[in-house]
Amino acid sequence: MKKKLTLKQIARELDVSVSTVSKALRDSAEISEDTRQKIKAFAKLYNYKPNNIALSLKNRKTKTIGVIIPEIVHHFFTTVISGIEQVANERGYHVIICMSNNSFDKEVINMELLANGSTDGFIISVAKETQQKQDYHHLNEVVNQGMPLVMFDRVIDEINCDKVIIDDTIGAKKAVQKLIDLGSKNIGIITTVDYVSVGKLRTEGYYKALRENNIEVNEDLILRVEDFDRSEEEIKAFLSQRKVDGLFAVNEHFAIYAIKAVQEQGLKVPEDVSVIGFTDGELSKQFMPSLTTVSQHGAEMGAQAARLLIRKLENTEMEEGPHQTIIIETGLVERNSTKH
Amino acid sequence: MKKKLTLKQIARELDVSVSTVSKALRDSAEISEDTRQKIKAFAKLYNYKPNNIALSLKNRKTKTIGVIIPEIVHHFFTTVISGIEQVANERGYHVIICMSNNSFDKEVINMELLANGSTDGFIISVAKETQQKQDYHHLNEVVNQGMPLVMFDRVIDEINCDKVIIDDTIGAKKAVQKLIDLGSKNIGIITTVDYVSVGKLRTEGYYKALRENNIEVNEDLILRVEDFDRSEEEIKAFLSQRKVDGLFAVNEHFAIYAIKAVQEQGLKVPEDVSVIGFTDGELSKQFMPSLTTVSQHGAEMGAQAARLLIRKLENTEMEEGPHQTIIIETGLVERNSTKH
DNA sequence: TACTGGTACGAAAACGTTTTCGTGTTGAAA
DNA sequence: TTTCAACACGAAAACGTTTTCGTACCAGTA
Repeated sequence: MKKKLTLKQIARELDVSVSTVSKALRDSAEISEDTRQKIKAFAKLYNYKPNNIALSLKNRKTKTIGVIIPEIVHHFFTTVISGIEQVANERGYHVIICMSNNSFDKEVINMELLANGSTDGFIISVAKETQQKQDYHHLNEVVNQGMPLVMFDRVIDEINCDKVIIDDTIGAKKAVQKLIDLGSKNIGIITTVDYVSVGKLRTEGYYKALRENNIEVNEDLILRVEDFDRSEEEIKAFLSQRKVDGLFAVNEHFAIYAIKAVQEQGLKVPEDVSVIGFTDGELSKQFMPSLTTVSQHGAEMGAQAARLLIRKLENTEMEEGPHQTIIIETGLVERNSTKH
Repeated sequence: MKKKLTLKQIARELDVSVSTVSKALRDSAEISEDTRQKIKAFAKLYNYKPNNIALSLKNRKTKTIGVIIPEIVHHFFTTVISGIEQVANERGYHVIICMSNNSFDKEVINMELLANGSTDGFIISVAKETQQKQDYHHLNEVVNQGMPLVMFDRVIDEINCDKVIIDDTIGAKKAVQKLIDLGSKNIGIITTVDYVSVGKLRTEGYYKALRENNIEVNEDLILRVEDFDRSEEEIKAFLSQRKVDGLFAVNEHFAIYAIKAVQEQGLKVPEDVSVIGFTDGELSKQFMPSLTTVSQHGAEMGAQAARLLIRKLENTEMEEGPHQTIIIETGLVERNSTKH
């Protein structure tokens, strides 16, 4: 159980000074070829690796980026993380992930923890509770400290920082337009309560598509799910009293529950009712019928977010530049829950 | 954009020494009530927070634990992470997650990176490639440095460390026994090639259950999937030429593909063929028919792993103690892919 | 008065690096 | 012989903490 080797130990062992060792290992011209070789050989033999913590302290940068997400057990977020990891690692950064579990308090605690030296910057998708409370002091604080911050997916307009979002509204509009093109006349939507920003935006897309096709909006065909844990029941109850031939759901689960409810009524998907979901997860692919969805390209979102952050991190000068918002296009993946 | 406040700045501002500030903030009795109040008030006003990096360097511990997993886009691993996060956060640790993407090289790089001061210990499930190559030098190195290491799920017997596993063999045996009890006579298994430790163990459970019931093993009913990316085709081809009335699959996806293949042949699940999977993910719950599975209790695995690691971290004395292996019991979740 | 002891604070070392700025030794030019 | 670079290395500061030790001051005691 030998502890890690330090410069000091090498110096003592080889009877030179710490500075000499450091310089030799960094190939400084100041050190003679001879000693340089000797030191490097020794370091290699005993597998010397510089201590990251000491480096971080010295350089005042950690080469790590902090990612804060509401929940990890969610396919979309894991794909985003994959994207972040990939570009971060390519550029020599590593990634710390913390979950807020959709709790405002945990989000604040995690951010404060990581902000005190552990990370150079943040990539975050805020907790539902934060959107609801509209308390953004922790985010502002980080920004004021001059720490780069990139928000993705669930972003907050009031915060001045880089953002990566998808065109929720357009994506939703495309989906609803698809339903219209397929001949659906009575199109329902299953969405969330309005304070969830993406839910709201997707609902807007629904409105827009209808309006653009001169279809009158029937508020009775809109379900705003209150309680995620009871969503299956809410959806079943809702559909049992409506007659629809097209359904747009703002996430994968709502879509699945909707299909099940429809099937229980003896109707067929997609023959009687076409269904389109949002977020392209494993479930959409494997479910039968497989689900037509608006795909979010999570990995690309993550990659873009990481790129934005790293650019800010490495542009120390001009870091006060204007903030960008990158919009990732959505795609429509057609599968078997819609007619062909 | 004010940079973070340091002890030194407070000291200068209040015209005392750095040591005084530090002591005052830590409520040392050495400092007079007066100055203590003054300093604390100032620190609070300007929201002073100690720099974690400096603390880590000083204390030679980082209060973070490194988690290395093969892939994150996998429901089982995300539940494990949830479990780890939860107990880690409770005890004041945070968690760094790195993915190996099932690549040996990336696993090595990530571990070396994190081992150089970034983390106090590791929780790891090794990459497939590592199991295949049987090259464990990076793991041994970490252990030799005296860094606590906990392995979970995909563990390596040769490494001497704490481990958290599930009773793969028993779990599989239970599942196959269930199929037998349900009256299946020709029970097939869809498993992985043998170097994946969990696949091998689950296959053993299959053998055991058959033997204990005096059923002759028919090697022709065993499919060892070679290529994950082509598993759907392999499974379809395999099943098209076998006649089975019971199927055990070592993971969720294999089970789903099996069901699809069976249904394509015009057979019904569970009436004609009963199917049981392994790993209880979203897919198992939502698929139709919903899937009877052996559940792995990922969150509990994670929690136990974190507990083991933290115990080692905090027991500096006696840290050479014997290593434990905790076995998490599996459960059998009965759903609609088996008869009732 | 001279000593003791307590109080309240500061100096400095330490953690492991990197980097700036000396400085002693050499060989060659003047 | 003296002077001056060039060379090869070391000392020390710095990053932000905590902690040990030292010490100035004062009051109380002998």
